[in-house]
Amino acid sequence: MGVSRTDLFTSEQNELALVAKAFAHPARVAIIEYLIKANQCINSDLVEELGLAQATISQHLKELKSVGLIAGTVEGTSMCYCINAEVWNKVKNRLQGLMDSYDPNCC
Amino acid sequence: MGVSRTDLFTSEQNELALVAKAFAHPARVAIIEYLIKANQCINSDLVEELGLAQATISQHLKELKSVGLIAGTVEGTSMCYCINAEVWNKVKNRLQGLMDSYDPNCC
DNA sequence: TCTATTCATTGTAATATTGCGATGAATAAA
DNA sequence: TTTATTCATCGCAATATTACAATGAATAGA
Repeated sequence: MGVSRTDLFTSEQNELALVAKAFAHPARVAIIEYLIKANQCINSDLVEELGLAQATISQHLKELKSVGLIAGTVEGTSMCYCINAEVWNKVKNRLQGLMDSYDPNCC
Repeated sequence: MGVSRTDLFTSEQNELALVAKAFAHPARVAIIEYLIKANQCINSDLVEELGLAQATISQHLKELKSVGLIAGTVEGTSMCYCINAEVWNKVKNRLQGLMDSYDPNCC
C-alpha cells in the first residue's frame, strides 16, 4: 500500500537500503563527490555548483545528514558540511562485504 | 516538480544513482542476497522466502533486471534468475572507486 | 539598530514508488 | 483438450520523493 514492509526484513537489510537510498539521487551523488573533492567543509555554494534551488539542496543535505553520511557545523552565518568519516567507513565495509560475497557461477 | 533533474548531472552520476536506487529497498537487498546465497538460479519461491505477494516480488525483480543487476532465463514454466556477473563487477568497481576516493580530512 | 547573507523549514504541486488483487500468457502434465 | 502451475502485467490505492517559492531564524557587519 505504498509503504515499505520493513518488518519483513532484517535490520541490516533495512539499513543498507536506507544508505542506498541516500545515494539514489544524482544530486546527492554530486554533493558527495563535491564534498570529497573539496575535502574541507563546504556550504551551499552547492547551489551554484549544481544548479538546483537552495531549498532543494538543503533538503538533499538533510537526507544525507539523516543517514549520517555527512555532518554539518555552524560557521558563523553559514553551514559547514563534510563527510562523516566513521559512518563512511562503516558503509564502505558493508558495501564491500556485499559486493565481495558474490562469486560468479550462474545459469 | 517531483521529477529528478537528471539534465543537471553527469551520466555517471545518474547511472550511479540508478544502481543505488536498485539497492534502495530492503526487499531488493534481500533478493540480491538470496540470489548470491543460492548461487544457482532461483525463481520466485522468493515469494515464500520474503513474505511479499507474488506480484510485488515480480515488480522488484523487474527493477533489478532493468538496471542489469540480474538476468532471467525461461526454464519451462518457471523463470530462472541470477546475478549478472558483468554488470555486478562494473557496479562493484564504480562503488569501490567512489568509496576509496574519500580520504578523511574534515572540519 | 538596521541590513544583508546564509540557510532551514513550511506549504504546495507534480511525479514516483510500493503493494496487492485480478487477469492473462505460457508451459507441463493428465 | 483440460487442468494446474508459474510468472508478468494491469489497475488501483496509499504513501514517498522531488522541486521550488515564500517565509523565518540566526549571525555578521555597517
